[in-house]
Amino acid sequence: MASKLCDSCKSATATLFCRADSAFLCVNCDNKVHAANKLASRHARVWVCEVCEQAPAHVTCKADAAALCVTCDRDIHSANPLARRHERVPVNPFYDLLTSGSSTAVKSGGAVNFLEERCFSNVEGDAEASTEEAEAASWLLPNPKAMESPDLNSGQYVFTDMDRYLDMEYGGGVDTKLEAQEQNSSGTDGVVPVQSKNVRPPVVNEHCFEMEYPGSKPFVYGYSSHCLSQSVSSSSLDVGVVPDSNAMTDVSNPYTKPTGSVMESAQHAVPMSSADREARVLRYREKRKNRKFEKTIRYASRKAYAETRPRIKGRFAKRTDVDLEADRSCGYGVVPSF
DNA sequence: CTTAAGAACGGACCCACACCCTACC
DNA sequence: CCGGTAGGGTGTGGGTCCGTTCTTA
Repeated sequence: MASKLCDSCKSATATLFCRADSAFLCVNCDNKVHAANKLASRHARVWVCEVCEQAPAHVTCKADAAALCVTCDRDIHSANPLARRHERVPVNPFYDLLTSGSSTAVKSGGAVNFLEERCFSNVEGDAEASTEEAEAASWLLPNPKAMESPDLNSGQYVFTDMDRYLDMEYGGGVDTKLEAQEQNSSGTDGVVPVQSKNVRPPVVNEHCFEMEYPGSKPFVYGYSSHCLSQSVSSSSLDVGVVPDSNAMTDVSNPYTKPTGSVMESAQHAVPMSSADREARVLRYREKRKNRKFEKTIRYASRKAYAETRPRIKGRFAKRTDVDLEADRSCGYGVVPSF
């Protein structure tokens, strides 16, 4: 299935969704439409789901560096206990026109690049860490502009809209394992919501927005086809694989009543078959795997030393005098650092 | 169809030590 | 302010362990 086309030009791939207009737009049309007047410039927009590219993103996963719609979020993060622990925050709509830089980011990868910019570009910079955390925290707070907007003038905007359309139950098993890689991307992990059998709203801890998906048994970690099929089948049991038109309208714009042809076009979102979704999820996971979980060597010199170091059953072993002599004779010396 | 045993898979852990970074003089 | 030194923390890879899931009888 092709990506969703812009509701305006009908030719370019839609990369964002305007809540006020209930319209999927490409960057160019977004710039045209929302630069038309001051009122239009205050329309809240969100990125299109990176996986299905058919529905507006409602949550951003920091671990995956991806913006996901309701259904994809549920599919992906119900796959296994570790995925369920991914730190996700509600999508923060933006109001500014896309600059050339941001549009470039969109062209070259859409929401992923946008998120990577936000979440991962400064991972190694300690000086930037506090900024990053503050930014992440800001995602949980209503946008000041949103508060001004008559459409979104609700202090509960950030979560109440999600409560309404998430269509999920809260509670259920929580794996106490920590995901080490995610710890790197966030200093906020570790707080696991207390389990409760009662339905409860999403838990918001100090920085983290956590959601649980009960009834999803633990799956094999990784990207096996089995895992995928499980997640897909789970989605098929629920609402449509991709939010249907009604659901999508409800999701994307719970505060305004879209009017006119734009709304019509938004409602014409074509439901995606389970096979399509499976393919997209698979593609997404492969992309994420390549993108994020590659091991990076920070110090090549240490790698060189580790490779030459004597081992006993895989563990580093102390160097004996014989080893030292052998190293010297083989020319091992100080490994230049890079 | 259910159950149990074995196989397969994958993440976590451990080890030594050169290098990096910070504090101190 | 600058350079030297000391000391603690960090990162590196391969084998093993162990928990979970899958397969098969």
